[in-house]
Amino acid sequence: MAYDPRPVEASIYKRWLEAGVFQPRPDAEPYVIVIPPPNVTDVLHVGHALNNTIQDVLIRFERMRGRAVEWLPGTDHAGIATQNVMEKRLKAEGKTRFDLGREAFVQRVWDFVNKTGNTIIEQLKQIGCSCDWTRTRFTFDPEYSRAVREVFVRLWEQKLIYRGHRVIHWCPNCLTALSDEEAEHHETNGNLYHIKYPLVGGSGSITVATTRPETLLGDTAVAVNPEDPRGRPYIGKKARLPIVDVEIPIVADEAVDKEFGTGFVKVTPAHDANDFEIGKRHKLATPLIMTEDGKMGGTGDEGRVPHDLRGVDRFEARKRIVKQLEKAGLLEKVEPHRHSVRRCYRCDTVVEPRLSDQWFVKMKPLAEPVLAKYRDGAYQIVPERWRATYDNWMENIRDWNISRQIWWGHRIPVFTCKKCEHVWADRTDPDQCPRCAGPASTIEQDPDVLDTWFSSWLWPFATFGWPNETPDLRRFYPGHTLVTAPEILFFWVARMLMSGYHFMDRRLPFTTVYLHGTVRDMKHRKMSKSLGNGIDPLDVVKLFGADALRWTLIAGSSLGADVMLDPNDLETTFAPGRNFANKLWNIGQFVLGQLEKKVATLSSIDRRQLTLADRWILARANNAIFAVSGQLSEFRLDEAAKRGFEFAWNELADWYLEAVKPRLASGDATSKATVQAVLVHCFDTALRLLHPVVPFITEELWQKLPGRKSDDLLATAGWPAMLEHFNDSEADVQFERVKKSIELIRSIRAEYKVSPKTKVRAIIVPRGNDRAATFEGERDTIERLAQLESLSFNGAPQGVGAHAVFGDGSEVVVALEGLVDVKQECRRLTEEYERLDKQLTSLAARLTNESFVARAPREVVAKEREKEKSWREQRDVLAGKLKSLGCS
RNA sequence: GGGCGAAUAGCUCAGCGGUUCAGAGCGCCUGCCUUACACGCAGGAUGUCGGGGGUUCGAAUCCCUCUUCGCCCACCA
Repeated sequence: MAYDPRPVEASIYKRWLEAGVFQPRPDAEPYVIVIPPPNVTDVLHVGHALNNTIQDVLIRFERMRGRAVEWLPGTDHAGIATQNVMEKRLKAEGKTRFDLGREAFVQRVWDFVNKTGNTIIEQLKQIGCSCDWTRTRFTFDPEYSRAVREVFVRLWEQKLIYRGHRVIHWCPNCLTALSDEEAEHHETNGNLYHIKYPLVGGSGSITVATTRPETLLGDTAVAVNPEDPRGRPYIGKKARLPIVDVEIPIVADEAVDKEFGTGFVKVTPAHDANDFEIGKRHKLATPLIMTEDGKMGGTGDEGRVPHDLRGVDRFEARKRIVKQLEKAGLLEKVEPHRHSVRRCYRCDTVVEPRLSDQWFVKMKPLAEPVLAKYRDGAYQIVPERWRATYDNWMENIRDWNISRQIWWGHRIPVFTCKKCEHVWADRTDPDQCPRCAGPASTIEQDPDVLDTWFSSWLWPFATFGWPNETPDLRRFYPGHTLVTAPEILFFWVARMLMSGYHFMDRRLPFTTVYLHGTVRDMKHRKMSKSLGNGIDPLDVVKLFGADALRWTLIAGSSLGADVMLDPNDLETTFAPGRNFANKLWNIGQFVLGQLEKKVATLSSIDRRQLTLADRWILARANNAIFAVSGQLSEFRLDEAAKRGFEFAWNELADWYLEAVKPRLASGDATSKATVQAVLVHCFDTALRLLHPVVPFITEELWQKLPGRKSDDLLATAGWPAMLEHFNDSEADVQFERVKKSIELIRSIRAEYKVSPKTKVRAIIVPRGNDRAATFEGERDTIERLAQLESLSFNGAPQGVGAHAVFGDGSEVVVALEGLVDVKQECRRLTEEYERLDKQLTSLAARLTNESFVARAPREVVAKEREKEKSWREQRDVLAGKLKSLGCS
């Protein structure tokens, strides 16, 4: 019967919730992760699934280790993104936000958020996330908003917030300013237009090169490098700006790159950050020749935009202006030019540099101590290779534009008194002007709202009640691990570190930043809605179960590496997880089916009763505990998952279970009790080790193991500890020999196409007495698993046999009268002999090489000598075989 | 322009403090419905570890270089 995850997952999750196991234990050392809050409007995509599964694995591991685990969940109000969603909905109704007005619009968003805001929260539950849902937060909660405002006012008081008049990134679609981080670079094929500007008072012209001809309407100068001989004769002269037909000066400025273009740069101070700087140096006018929505014209254009271009979209205007220039003979040439264009990270619109007034946070003072802490090792970023990127950004950090000209967000708490022009920031809405005592009616609040990240950068402490000194804040700050994608390293992670340090008494919010990869399709494209190459995690849950989804995500991605999944073949993509869950299920069916009402505990078992197989699997269990614990501690979740898999499937199921079946069926009560105790212990261990990755099925099976009280849950059960007295390297070596003997016999059987039902006789000729005892002790196991009629340890086989030689020179002979063809046997053994001989030759060469013996580490040389000895024995035995068979 | 990463079996990827390290899963081939599991069991095949050079007794593994992909940063008019 195949495992059906659906009923199990639903009921198990409910049990966890009812038992309250996701809330932190009362008295224990805390372990805290704050979730990267998804946008309230988000629906779960596979990137969320990866991000949150990683967190859940770490959380469940630490919970089992006994920590007071707090995984704080929540959502982000996501200013621009959410506003865009709402505006799209309005558009479907044929309305704009301006039709509604600010208040009604914001109300509409709230209604929307209240209704659908916890969609993603519910979806996280479906993939098994064990967040502390009792502490779910939203970045627009009233308490949270208080924290945001407090932070703003404090920074204001500390003079770290200021109003800047400069060229910023403006999105003509979202109608707001953006921070540098929000304007993404995109390599684009464009053109470099060479345009002639006629000289005033004389003949001739100079040629400027530009990628944006439409901005010439806003030009107030042409600049040239003072060192450039081509430009020198013209410095101080004037040029006539085409189309606009005004005179503009030709100025000298160091900022001009002599190597680029023609050496002459058109200067558009209101639409280019560089030009603005040049303009400041030369006291140039700053006409704004575009409207906020990216059309030519506007109120600040100083009459420069001709009538036929007013209201024309900037890209259309570019075409028309180029045409006009061409007609006028002023277009010298157009050459293709690859350059980087910035686009809005929310709507992908080409960002327009635009002169405006915005609020900025001075970042250097915030960044410096946090970077110093990083260099001191106070926190780490894994994988370590992000160091250079992070370091470089922090080092060259620029001031942060935090004002947004949208409506959905935290209103900027800056007030202006119209009477006395006093400007101040306030923790509460003022009734009167603090300076002139003017009435509330004369006070105006800044219409803008704050960048969404200005609230999320407070997430690690605002969620716990800051600025109040709450018990939660005392207990859960600072936290420990932050798990996120590198895309928001600057947006969010770096800023959280800064705000934490600055506002929380120089205590950083976490000690480890774990940056995981991106989920991509088979063409290495990022999964996205617009490309239609996404995988809906909930589809996967429905088809194969949450455990299968989690398995593929965790086992399939090593630390920080991207995950490639095939959206066109979910079956193949998620089969490994599904298969594994099914395997666990069936191991469970078998184990549980074997148990009696009372199962002895491992500690009550007489150790002298343990067989080689028992000792071996107990030692492997210890090994697995050691490995998985270490790998999880080092964030090697993939390795941990795979080791758990190996223990459960390859060691416990493939070998131990098979080895032990007859003992379970036998009438020997002691032997049976021993096996049961060992089985239960090992299966229990496997379930615990795998629980963080595949929590549902492990919980379900664990519930059924003997000795469970009704309220016991694997989710809060202890992490397994190694039982040192079961470490047993001797059993390891010996059982490996037994396994090898079985494998050799099976291999021979396959080679000679012996039907699986046919029982054959075999002889093992052990090399040395200890080996003889090993084989003898596991005679039944070997006979059964190799389908033997009988196994003996001396004498030569009757008739013809097939031979194989162990690494240590022990031999196995399978009696195959009538089946063995001497020629075939000769060929098989000769191949084996030659393979060995070749290896031996190169080994021998190494060992006779003086510099190897002299320079290689002593252990290595000793090991090689050992190896040579055993290979030689093996080869000699083979040679003897060949001879006795009469092979040439 | 600067920085980073990736290139290993048909596919997705481990291995990268040097000498049984050439691996896993999926796929493929050959047998098996062996009373836990055909989402399974057993046995197999497949790779000049991207190209070239170097260091070394020895290199997927370290260094240099080239090629191809990808990412990040940058005042590329």
